[in-house]
Amino acid sequence: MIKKNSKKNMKNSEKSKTEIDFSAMEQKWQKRWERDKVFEAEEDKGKKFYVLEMYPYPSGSGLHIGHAFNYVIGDILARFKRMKGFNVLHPMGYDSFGLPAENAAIKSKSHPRIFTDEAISNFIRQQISLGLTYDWRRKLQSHDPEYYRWNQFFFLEFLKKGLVYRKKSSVNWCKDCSTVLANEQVHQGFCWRHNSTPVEVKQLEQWFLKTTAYADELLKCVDGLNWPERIKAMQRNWIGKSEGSEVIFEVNGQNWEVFTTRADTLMGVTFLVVSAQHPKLDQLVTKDKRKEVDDFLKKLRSTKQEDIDQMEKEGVFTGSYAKHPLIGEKIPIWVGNFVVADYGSGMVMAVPAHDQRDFEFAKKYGLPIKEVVMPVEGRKIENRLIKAFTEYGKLINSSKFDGLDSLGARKKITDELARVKKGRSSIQYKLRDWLVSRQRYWGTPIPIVYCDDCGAVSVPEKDLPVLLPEKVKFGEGNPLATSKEFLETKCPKCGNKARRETDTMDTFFDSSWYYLRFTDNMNKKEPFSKKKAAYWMPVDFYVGGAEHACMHLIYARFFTKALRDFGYLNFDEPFPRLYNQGMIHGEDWHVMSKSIGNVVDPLDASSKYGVDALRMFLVSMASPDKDTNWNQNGLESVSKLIKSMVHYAHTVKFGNSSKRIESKIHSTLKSVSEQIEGLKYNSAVIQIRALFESFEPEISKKDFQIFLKMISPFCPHLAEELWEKIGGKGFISLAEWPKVDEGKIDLKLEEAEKAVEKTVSDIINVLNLVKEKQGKEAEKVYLYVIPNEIEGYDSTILSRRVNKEVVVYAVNDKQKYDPSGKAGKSKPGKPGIYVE
RNA sequence: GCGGGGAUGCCGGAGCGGUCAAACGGGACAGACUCAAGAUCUGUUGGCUUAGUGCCUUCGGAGGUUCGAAUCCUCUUCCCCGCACCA
Repeated sequence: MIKKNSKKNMKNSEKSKTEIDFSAMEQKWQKRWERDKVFEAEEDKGKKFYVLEMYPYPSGSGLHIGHAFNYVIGDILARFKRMKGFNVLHPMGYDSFGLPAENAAIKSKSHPRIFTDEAISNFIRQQISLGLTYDWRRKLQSHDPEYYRWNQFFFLEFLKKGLVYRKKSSVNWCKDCSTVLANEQVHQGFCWRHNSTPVEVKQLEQWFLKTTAYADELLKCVDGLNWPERIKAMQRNWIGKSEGSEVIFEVNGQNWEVFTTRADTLMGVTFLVVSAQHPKLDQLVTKDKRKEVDDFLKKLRSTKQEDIDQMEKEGVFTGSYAKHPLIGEKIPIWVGNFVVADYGSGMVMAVPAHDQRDFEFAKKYGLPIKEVVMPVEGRKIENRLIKAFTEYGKLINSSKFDGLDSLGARKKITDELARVKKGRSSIQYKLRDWLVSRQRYWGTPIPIVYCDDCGAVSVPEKDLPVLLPEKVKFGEGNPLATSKEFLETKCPKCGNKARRETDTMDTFFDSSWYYLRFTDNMNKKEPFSKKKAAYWMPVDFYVGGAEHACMHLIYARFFTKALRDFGYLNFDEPFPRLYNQGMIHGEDWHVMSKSIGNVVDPLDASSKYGVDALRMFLVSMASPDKDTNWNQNGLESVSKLIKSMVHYAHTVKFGNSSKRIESKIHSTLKSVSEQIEGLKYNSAVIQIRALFESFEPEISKKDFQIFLKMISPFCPHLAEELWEKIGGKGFISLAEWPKVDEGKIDLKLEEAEKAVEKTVSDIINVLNLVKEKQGKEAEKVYLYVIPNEIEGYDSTILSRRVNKEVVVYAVNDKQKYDPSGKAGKSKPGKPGIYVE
């Protein structure tokens, strides 16, 4: 704060002639790039490279620093690859359907479309000002009928192929969103948008996408992805494969299945527990237990979700018994609060000796505990179990399976079950089918018509898109249901009166294939041409935040696999390489938030210091995948660097580069190229800085051009401006990335320079010592250099560096001044020093 | 509980078997310039020591592998992030 003010007061001092108007310069180049269609990409022009940043939800508040960071990371690589000769596709679009726009519109009594269009144009303006190299012709927005018609098309396509179905089931409902949610949108029992709104369970008939059909492939392919480990882990976890067995227990002549991963403990089952939410629970409850069970269920219902999570395992006996599939024993069935209804079959076999939950339950209700797995050798067995033994071991008390180890027993027992038709091996996934219906307005209408005679009928393809009606009433349940002209229609099959589906699609449907539409966004006949998609896809580099690990990234992978199987695509994974940018926190290390007041507005920052400074600074703080905190001084420092580059460009004398500079240019070029490729932008910036600082007043134009090319991905406007100033041809953005000339890299020279650096610090060290020892400062420095190294030691440069007059002698110089014989100390790479 | 990622000097952060007391930036301190401030430039910023040297202690902690470890292995503590009564 203080700094800012004092700065203002100090302004006005002098405007050096090399100072440039950054804002004017930026606009000049942004306009030219647009005018000359510099970043427009066409198919089949050599080797392609597809860079994509996750398309944003166009919020009313505009770009924040995280957006800017996200785009700059992608843009630097896009620019680099383009200069490297790749045919780069770098598009941008808007995930423009969704609740926030609808809610904002309701609040401001506007219309979501108006609200959204405004937000998008605001976004575009801001993105252009960041110097991002998008091919704007390819812009897409999900709320555009030309886009969402293909959502509808795919929905019907999936329906035809059996990947879409409609089912009544328990679904998650968020009262603040007034809509249902997909499993992926429920985070720890709460709505992903409202983290203090617990989701409610409702029984509703809804549309589902059969993501589980691809569960196994989605899981398998995770291994081969070049993605951050944690995202891969999250996906594996989310898909949650477990291998085990299905066991059939007979209850009153009916088969009830349970899933277990520990079939080896089957002989230790002492009771079964059915979920309190199990749809067929009633069938198990006997008359005399009815009241007890009802009381239990009532109590559960009145308990809040948060409390249920903390709650102790509880349950009541249902009154029914099951028959053990192998030994026919009578096993009591309990209803319990800890059994998840929609995993497995909603019922579990309880082996208290070998499962901690079952153990606690058995202890609490005095149910028998039967040990069937003996701990492995070397483990002491307590006479009484104090907790379940959940590891593997040798079987006991298991009749003919005694003596087998757990793994072997699992197989043997499952085989035995299969033989007597009481079970089989089975695989369970945690992944659920994707619930795509939403009871909201601002989304893609689901292209279905309900007819009393024909049932749910698909809207014929020729009638697509089913347009979202403009006029609806908000706040009275599902808005689409309030539009008569939308609602009332004719059955495509029989022509009788029919009613349209009033639910819209989850907006994750939109984002599941937008990357494909970018390859061919103008196509009116099909969602995209197979040929174009085959050329551009997959996305070579995908950048975004980690928050989509288990939503967008799963859905998009599912879409790709399904579309591949329908013949649209010829690859398995849409994003072979994913990069997560880190979070930028406020200067105080808190997450940026308006209430704390530590928000940095990217445009504010760039208007003060220039966009190029912002771009360069954003990627120089740390490796871009690390969380960091903003540092205003750091930004200023980059801006100073840029200013001194401008100054240099205006004062440099073009002639010949010294061998030293040539060597440095090429060794820097070599590492910078590698670093950009490897996303080590921070290291690249350091190298560039060091190179610049070593520049001499004279340099060859060619070398300076190489330098400009190196900075152009980071500081594109400045690079263009200086490129033009020194007479570079065309746009530097399209210039060829320079080739490293290994022959110019002179390691000996670089070593010699290091030796000089060392000598400088030696001199300084000696000067300090002398000052300390003798109490007075020496005035002159004498250097005795080995004759063949003498050209490396320039007395002017040295004098400037040590701030003293430096006299350089060759050791064999007869005329040299050397009162204490320091010349004798000279060694190769290490001149003798005398000061006085 | 399960899974993933971390812990480096005042701060941020590179490094991931030797060239490491550890790049680079910020901050702080000192000096030059200046009437002065800012800007700029130069230096210092683990400890002791020394005419440019040498040594010691450092990269969360404890062990280990190695001629040699911030870097590899084992254990451990702490932090962050996901999932979580998943049978």
